[in-house]
Amino acid sequence: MIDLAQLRREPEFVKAALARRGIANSTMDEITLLDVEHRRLLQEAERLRAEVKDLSRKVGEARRRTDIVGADKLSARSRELGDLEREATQATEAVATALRDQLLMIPNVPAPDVPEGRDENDNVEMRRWWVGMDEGLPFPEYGEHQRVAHWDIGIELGILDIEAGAKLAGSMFPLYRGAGARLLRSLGFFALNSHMADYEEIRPPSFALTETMMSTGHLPKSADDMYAIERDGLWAIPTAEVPLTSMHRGEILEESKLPIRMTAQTACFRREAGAAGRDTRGLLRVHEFDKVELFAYCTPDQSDDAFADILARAEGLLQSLGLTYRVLRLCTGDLGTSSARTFDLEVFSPGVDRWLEVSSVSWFRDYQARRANVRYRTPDGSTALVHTVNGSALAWARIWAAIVETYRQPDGSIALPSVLSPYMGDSMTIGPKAS
RNA sequence: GGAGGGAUGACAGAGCGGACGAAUGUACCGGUCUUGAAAACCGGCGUGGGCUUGCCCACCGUGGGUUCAAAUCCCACUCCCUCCGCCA
Repeated sequence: MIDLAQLRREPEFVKAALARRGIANSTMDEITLLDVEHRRLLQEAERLRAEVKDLSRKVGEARRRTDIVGADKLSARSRELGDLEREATQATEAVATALRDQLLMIPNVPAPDVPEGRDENDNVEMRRWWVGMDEGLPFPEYGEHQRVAHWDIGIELGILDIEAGAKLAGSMFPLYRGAGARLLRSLGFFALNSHMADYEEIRPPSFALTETMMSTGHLPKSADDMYAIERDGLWAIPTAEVPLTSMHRGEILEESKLPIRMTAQTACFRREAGAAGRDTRGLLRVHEFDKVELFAYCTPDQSDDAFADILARAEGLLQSLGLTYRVLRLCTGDLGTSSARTFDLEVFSPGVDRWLEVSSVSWFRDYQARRANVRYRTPDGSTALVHTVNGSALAWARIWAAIVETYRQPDGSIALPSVLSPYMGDSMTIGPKAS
């Protein structure tokens, strides 16, 4: 949620910044109007309530003096004012609800360095990385044997069974098998182990309450993108960001404990409602995938470092897996609702000949903390909202695809990167020969 | 799923219609004392909101209700604990 106080203080700045994200000035003017009206009604209601309380006190006093007539008189007057107060309070709440509903739909104020743009085509590429780049080698040339899509490799080697997944849960629910399943498990294990020293490992629930979804900004805006379990009032989480951000919801944290850094691998569920038919083959876009998330609650001063650390870790994993990738700075048109700044990492997957998004590192400033009401105690004894930062490291379905395609050998087998050997053991080569 | 007990400030724990935003203890912060520390003593110590910055309002699990007045009475719900049942 944006800062209403800031909107009051510097309306022109906030309006201009949000206009970059397509929020009309008139929408913000409406919010300002509701805010003014709300405070007017609030004052009126509170004035009446103070008077009722005062009269009630006097009724008590009169009773004690056994002044029954006086007490009844005061009671009657208080009852009248009480009715007025009830009306005023109802009116106040109606306006407060309208204001809140509007406010929940307003995205975060973008950071000044977020480039202008309409959609993903306007994202700005910051850099690329590939094996040997530091030694001056050119961008890799991939051989014919690497130009095979992972869904074909999956069938060939019996490690990915898209049809079996579809049979069980419908299309876009992949099923991995044999060495393919083991590879997926190894990737998660590998990543969690590498973060373990600095990030507390969490295994959260896979479902969340509506309130939890509100905190991250996934609701009310993105309800159509998520799976709902209506009977139980639950939503399937689209990312571990959801439970991690709400871990300390409504709490006041010790500043000395910050930054609080956590990591979690979870299944991530996405309906992909608006993406029917787009890039849906194989693992390019699926309804369920495993992902390791990195997350930090921090003070405003710490948030730049927290962001840099998460980005560096995501890149570090890609580098140790030997995968080619690029870093994009998201433009205003592609930025997620809650984010003030996001960098995406895209891995190059030669078989499908595409860049695949495998990580999104975002800085939310206090937007999510305001929704989730997560604060910390400042040195002067007052409270302030924390900042939240998170990023994937990494989303495994697409990494799986990139690995299988990148490391396919001329004989059709796959020679896995050596960092996985602690987890893959004697299965470092996947292929007809090994199986 | 059934039966009973509970939910109050950082924690423990009183209050069970009228001056209660809430006793008391611990913890914490400041001060006195001390060579220093401890102890003792003194003072402070929840969160949010509004505006005329001194006041007002809200919050005692959540939501309703009764009343001139609710932490306190009534109803519903949620969560926790104990016992029984079921279960990976």
